[in-house]
Amino acid sequence: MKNIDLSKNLNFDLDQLVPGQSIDCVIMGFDQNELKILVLKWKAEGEIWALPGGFVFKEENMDKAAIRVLKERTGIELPFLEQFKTFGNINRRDTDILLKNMKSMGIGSKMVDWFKQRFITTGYLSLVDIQKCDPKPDFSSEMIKWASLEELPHLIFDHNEIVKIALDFIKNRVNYLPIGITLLPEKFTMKSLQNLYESILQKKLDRGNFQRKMLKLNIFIRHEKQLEGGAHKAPYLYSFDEEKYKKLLEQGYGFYS
Amino acid sequence: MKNIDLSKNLNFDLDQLVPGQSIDCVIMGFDQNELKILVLKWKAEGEIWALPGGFVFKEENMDKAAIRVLKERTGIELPFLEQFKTFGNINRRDTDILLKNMKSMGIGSKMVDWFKQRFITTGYLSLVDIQKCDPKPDFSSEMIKWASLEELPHLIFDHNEIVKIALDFIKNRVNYLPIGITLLPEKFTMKSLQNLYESILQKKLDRGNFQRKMLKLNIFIRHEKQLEGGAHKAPYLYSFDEEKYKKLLEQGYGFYS
DNA sequence: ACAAAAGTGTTTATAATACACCCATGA
DNA sequence: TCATGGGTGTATTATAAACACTTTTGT
Repeated sequence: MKNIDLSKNLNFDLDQLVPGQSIDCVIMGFDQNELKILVLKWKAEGEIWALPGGFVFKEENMDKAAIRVLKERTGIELPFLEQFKTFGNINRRDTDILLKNMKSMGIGSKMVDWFKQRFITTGYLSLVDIQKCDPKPDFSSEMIKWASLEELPHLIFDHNEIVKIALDFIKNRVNYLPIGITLLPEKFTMKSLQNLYESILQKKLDRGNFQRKMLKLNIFIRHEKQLEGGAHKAPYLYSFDEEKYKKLLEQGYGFYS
Repeated sequence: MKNIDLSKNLNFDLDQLVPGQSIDCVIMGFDQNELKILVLKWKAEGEIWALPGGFVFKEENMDKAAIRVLKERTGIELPFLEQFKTFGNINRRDTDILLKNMKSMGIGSKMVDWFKQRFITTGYLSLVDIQKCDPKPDFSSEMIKWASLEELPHLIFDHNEIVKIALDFIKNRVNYLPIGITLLPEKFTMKSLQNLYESILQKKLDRGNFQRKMLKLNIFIRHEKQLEGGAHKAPYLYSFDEEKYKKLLEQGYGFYS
């Protein structure tokens, strides 16, 4: 694969890309007790918001393309993203919006055909610690932001649908697997982990029971108490023990595991 | 979409197809206490086995394409198939095998380029009652058969990997959701349902506990006893109550449901 | 009558749930 | 000192798991 950085401009050779195939990334973060999604505002006349997405090189594995696309469009480097669904409806893209904004987006006329194609897109997701990420808009984006689910703007094409499916996906996962840790800083309180679970599952959980259930999984390391901040009793800080977590996963975890 | 039946020949206009995108179907059935997969043997010189697969028309939703492809290649008509993963590695197809067999497969030279493309394939699956299916090979297949997991032949490209992922997918599902019923005839015994679960989960389950666990879900209708056959006490026949099943799903089902 | 399979029951251990209690801390 | 959040305990109920008992049926 030739090393063309799509983050700087769109003047690359379209022949190097797989036609009709795109990638869209749903990057979830957790901040101030809210689940948030990373969205881009395009450089365009209208107010166009979208998921960070891109294309696949002909000589590039799709999973690798997802990593690269995210890097180019947001500056965020992740070792992998998880594929969750491929969206293949013919009418999933409204190309009129695109065509109207070609000029303001700096898209040349020879690229019009490329964008007018039907695209099948594959959704990838990742959960990240917002504190560790410093997303930066690429050349084609005016702005990048973490949007909470309530304030999530109207997104282009079927991107709102893609977000919805990603949320269902992760809700399902967190329901069965003790995950979601990557959304938190390295050290976290049980309270914050519970808040995370509650915001993913969209329901309240019992404090005491949550704590016991989590701790019984035996995948956490307890540290000394945190000092600052809280006006009340200082909680323990925990971190995640990946070793033990792997073992837990290997031995299975489910009704009939 | 023009009505071209790909099941009769390959002489269709390639321009009508989405380039580089294919569909592969993993159709699971259950027979003689074994989980089986539907595979095709191509008309070719070498012994080439493959999943029933095909392509997507430019003016066709991908989900619809899966239904059509399955119909054309096996004769099986299903209302929908479930997408489980998209496979996008560059080296997932060994085109040498294809090129060697072009002639014996009746593939014209103008199609060589088509088949030489890189393809990204989306895997779809369905669970069916083998008794209700009468799969028929299409023009391009010498044979079609239900292969048990033990006797599953070596499949072309990454199709064995695709089957493996499909099995993991369904194993996961059956572990959390009381499903799998579509693999059985309309009326079935608890024993046969247990056999199904055991062959999906690849482990033995306790007879009494299984029965109680299933019946407590309250999604079955009990009929009168079956008469013939058994040399011993005749078991009840059950059927699946879709209404109640839907309600169960709506109210959620999981640790933190 | 007997063997084998089906249905049901019993016991024990484990887990979920609801809620109460005490402790630590800063205002 | 007191309100509040945090950690832990407890009683109750529900579920899981192992296995024993009884029933039915064809041979």
